[in-house]
Formats: sequence, structure tokens, C-alpha cells
Amino acid sequence: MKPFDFITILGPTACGKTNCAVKLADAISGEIISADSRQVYRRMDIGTGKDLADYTINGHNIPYHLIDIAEPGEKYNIFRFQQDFLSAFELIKRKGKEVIVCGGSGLYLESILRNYRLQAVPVNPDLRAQLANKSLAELTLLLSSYKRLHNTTDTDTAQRAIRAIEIEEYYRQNPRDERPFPSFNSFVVGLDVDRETRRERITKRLHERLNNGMVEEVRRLIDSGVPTDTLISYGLEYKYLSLYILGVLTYDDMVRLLEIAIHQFAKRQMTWFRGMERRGIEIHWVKPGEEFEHIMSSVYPNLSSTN
RNA sequence: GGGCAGAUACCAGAGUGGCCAAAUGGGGCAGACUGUAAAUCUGCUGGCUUACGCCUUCGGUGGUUCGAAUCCAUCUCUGCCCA
Repeated sequence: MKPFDFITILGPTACGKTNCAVKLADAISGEIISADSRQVYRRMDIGTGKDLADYTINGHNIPYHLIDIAEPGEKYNIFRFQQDFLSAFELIKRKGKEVIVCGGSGLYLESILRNYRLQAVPVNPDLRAQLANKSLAELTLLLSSYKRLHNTTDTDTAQRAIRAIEIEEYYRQNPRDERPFPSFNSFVVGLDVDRETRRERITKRLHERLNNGMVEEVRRLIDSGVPTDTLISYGLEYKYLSLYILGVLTYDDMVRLLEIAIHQFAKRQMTWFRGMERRGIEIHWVKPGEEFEHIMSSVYPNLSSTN
């Protein structure tokens, strides 16, 4: 029996995660659970880099989960991700198949690898209305009356501070869930691409996608009624393409700024993964391709003959 | 050929005798982050040093001065204008 519940494949954007995951899934009869905070949205395909065609290998489709499960503009967050992850995990296990978690949203990955204890906290409209006119400083003060302020991001914006207060208020009035998120054991593989190669791949992929209808995809979203503010809040592709479509940025400026933003994002992803290691998660770094296949065949010994 | 404006660290760009290793922005690097995370925020960014500090730097060269990125001369290059 394997000493772990699932394999995790992580890495920065454009490093070839999907390909590795699909090949592995094919070899071990597995299904993929995506850990990507943007690929959950339907019709946001090119910009989020879903590459759905890549899930077909040797003539059959590898099942994937947690992609295309929400409408653009709908709230999706780490709490929902945990719930959806559990459902998908149990579904795959019931089928007697292997689970492969694949993605680059560090917080989402860490929430399942380090079993963050979150519980459903409903929106409290009365409380929100009551707090609506308070300044961030006032909200920060109020939040500090509930708990020690160790999460710096709670007080970044008024919106986040209100949500944090809402959660604390709920916890104050309701008993803690006795059934915390289960503690999983995962074999974590990180796809290691050196900085220069990473940057080259990002640039190349960006231009390919721009030439393959990424602008039109964002136009369609806007035409179908998704507010540009929502798209802008999604960051990266959806932000810069919206700003271009709105006429705020020229095409050339959009391309230049978006490319920089994706490079910076990939760097932040790597910072997060290093932080995960510091917090005690062992990540086995390998290069995509041969090194990846090699480590997989050591994890699944009956694979080695197929390589 | 003549006139004018420039040349500053990775890039853009301030500074126009000492408070300048040189503002600011961008980029880059490093980091933080448990409920919108592709978000948000912080630090560093000439070299050596734990630090005090020392050394090299503002197109080249040569001056003036106690002291120059800043003043003068000259050279090279760039842009604009007149021929």
C-alpha cells in the first residue's frame, strides 16, 4: 500500500504541469483534480490556460475535476475549494482510481496539504450593512477586538476586513465544527524550470494565446454581460485584456505590461512554494520530462517498464 | 557646413559646486500572506564590510576649486532646426 493518499504536481505557470499530470494519469489510471483558482470559471479558457485538449492522450480522455464549475463573476474561494476537493477526492476513490492534484494556486494547495480548518460561514447582511461605512482603520480596530491580528491580509482592504469580522462574529455565536478538514498525506512533486526558461516559455505562450483568440474570448465575456470590473479583479490576462478592450491601454502596452505581470506572478508562485517547504511540506523538485517520469516510476514501480 | 539641445546606475528620469552612491518611477531580486490569492502588501537593488567606514561611479580627456554629476576647455556620440 502506498504511504500517501494522492500525488500533487505543482509549479509556476507555463511549466508543463498539465502535460505531466495527464501522462501520469494515463499510466496509473488516475483522475486529475485541478488546484487553480481561475480555471474553475466556465468560458474563461484561453486566458486561464486550461488547455482542455491536452487531457486527451492515446485516444482517450483523462477525467478532470474542479475545472468549469463556476460562472464568471460568481464567488469562488478557498473554502469552496476545500469542499469541492473533498467531493472530487471521494468520487475518484470510490471508482478505485488514483488521485492526481495538479495546479499552481499555492494557497489552495496548501489548504489541503496542511488541512486548514475552515468552516462554512454564511454572509451576514445585517452585519455588512452595519460595517459598510466604516473606514479601514475602524474595521481593523474592531477586528482586533475579536482576535490577535496575525493575518496581514485581513486588513488589506475594507472588504477583506469586513469578511474577517463576519467570520469571527460567526465563530463567536456558533460552535466550532467538530469535523475538521481531514489530514491527507501527499507525495508532492514540483516542476522545476530554471528562471530563464520559465520566462521564455511564458513569453512564447502569451503570444501564442494572443494569436489564438484570447482577445476575442474576453470580448465575448464582456458582451455576455460579465462586468469589466469583475474581469479586472481576476488579474493578469483578464485584467490587461479588459483594459485594452476598454481603450485604457494600447495593444502594445497591454502586451508589454501583461507579459511583465505574468513573469511577476510566476515569481510569486515560486516564493509561495518555497514558503510551503519552510512550513514543512516536502517538495520533490524535478524537471518536466525525463526527470519527472523517473521519479514517478520510483513511486509507482510497476510503471518503469512502460518508459 | 551653421545653430540649438542633450549624454546620469539594468531602463526611463531628477539633480546643476559640499547635506550625492546620487530623488522618483519602471524592471529585477528577496520576502509576507488561512475565506476575491492570477489578489494584496513589505524590504533590497555599484563593490567590500557585521557595523563605523572605505573604494569605484554621473560620455572621454584635461583644467578651475579645499571640494565637481554639477563650473571651464576640448574631443566623441545622439536628437532637433537652418543650409
